[in-house]
Amino acid sequence: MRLLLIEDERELAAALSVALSKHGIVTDHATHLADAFELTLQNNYDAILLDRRLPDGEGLTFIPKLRQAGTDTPIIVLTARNEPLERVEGLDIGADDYLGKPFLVEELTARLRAVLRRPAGLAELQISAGRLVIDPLHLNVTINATQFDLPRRELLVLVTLAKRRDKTVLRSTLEAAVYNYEEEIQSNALDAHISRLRKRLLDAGAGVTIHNIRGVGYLLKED
Amino acid sequence: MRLLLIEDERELAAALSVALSKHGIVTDHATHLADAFELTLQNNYDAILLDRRLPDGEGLTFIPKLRQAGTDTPIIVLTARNEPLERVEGLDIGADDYLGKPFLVEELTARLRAVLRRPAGLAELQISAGRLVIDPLHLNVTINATQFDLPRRELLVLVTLAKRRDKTVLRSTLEAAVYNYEEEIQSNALDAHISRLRKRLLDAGAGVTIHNIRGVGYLLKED
DNA sequence: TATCCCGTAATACTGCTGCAACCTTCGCGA
DNA sequence: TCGCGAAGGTTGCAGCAGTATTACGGGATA
Repeated sequence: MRLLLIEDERELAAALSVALSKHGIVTDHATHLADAFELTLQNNYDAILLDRRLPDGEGLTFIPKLRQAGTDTPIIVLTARNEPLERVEGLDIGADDYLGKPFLVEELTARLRAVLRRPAGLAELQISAGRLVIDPLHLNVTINATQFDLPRRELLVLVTLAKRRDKTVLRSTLEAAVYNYEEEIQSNALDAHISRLRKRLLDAGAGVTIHNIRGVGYLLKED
Repeated sequence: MRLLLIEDERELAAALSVALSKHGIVTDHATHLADAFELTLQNNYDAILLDRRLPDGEGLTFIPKLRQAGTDTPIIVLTARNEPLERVEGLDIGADDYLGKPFLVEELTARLRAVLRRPAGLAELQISAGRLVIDPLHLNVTINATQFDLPRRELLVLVTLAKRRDKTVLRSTLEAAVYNYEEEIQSNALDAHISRLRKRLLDAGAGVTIHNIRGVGYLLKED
């Protein structure tokens, strides 16, 4: 899962990013609305976390702008402005949820799950492929009901591929699922992860194969 | 076990929270229905304790609201309004139990166990792993039919892992099971508990091992 | 008072992860 | 069919983030 966090306090943003990463969530960060808008055009975020008081304007104005651009990415407003009328204002303008600061990271992740559950269960509870059964919310993978342990980055690759099994996943999508844009990759780190993941899947007899589509990306198929 | 207590008398709430913690129950506290509703959306409570007379309304109105939101968490009403007709009212509206104030904490925990045993609740009555037999409702652990005593926090870690034995438990899930949102952890307290728990399990010949999945979490396996 | 729990912090350790070097495969054009 | 360049695959290695262990002391409990 990949989020865009629009928040001008860098320390808070950094801390939140670290906390969310422990839930397997990759976070991009923007401090200004203008930057944020650019990022939404370039990336496909699962959700957006939006502060209200920002250096270049009231955060809420971002919502209609984004909606007019045809984006229906869920937006959660995170703000100290948490009076009931302010919440109404935020929700009425099109936010999917509204969370007052300070808040628990647990609460935020749960709200994220709730928000992502809404449209016809965008978040599947269980994905099976070959002999793998994957729980993408718990980041849990089993083979024949026994746990299949993976390092974090390989796990994220596998879950991302599994969510779109039998469909190609762009290389850039994979990179986005595993790294945020502060973690730059100057080498073939992703290829290395896929290589190691393939070996593990083979050794474990997972019954799935990762195929490459040259110049495009990868896809996960049952054998 | 983690509960939500909805109660406007802070002293009573604090006292109850302490009392319950001695039974290994982690309690979050809300004084208003609105706050409580937010919390239920975000956390997965095992049960909810609900007062009737609250600053922002009659507690019972909370029940249909919660049910409509698709939550079937058991609800126990705790109130001074304990006339028979009032009890009927509470149960008819969907409460799972109704307990008049004042009450003994023992009775409350017993009723909690009863509620959690019911079909809807997926609470297992007994978990066995290695030579351990765990009763997650009584927080009771035995090895070869003899009692295996553990400090409270280690016990909570063990039970949480046991409930998902052979599956990974995210580090953040463990933290939520052991600490409520007022108890912040600034160090590696959880790691320390796990380390001490491991040693105890080894010394006792429990026949189970706690494995770490780097960057993800932990899991309990039989040897 | 003695005991035990528990958070903190210092230290040691482990293995994931990015990198880079090198090898293989693919697709295209001659 | 062959050659060539680019994309992808594989693997050793060093660095370091995450984890393990343990001692210490405050605080609760009896």
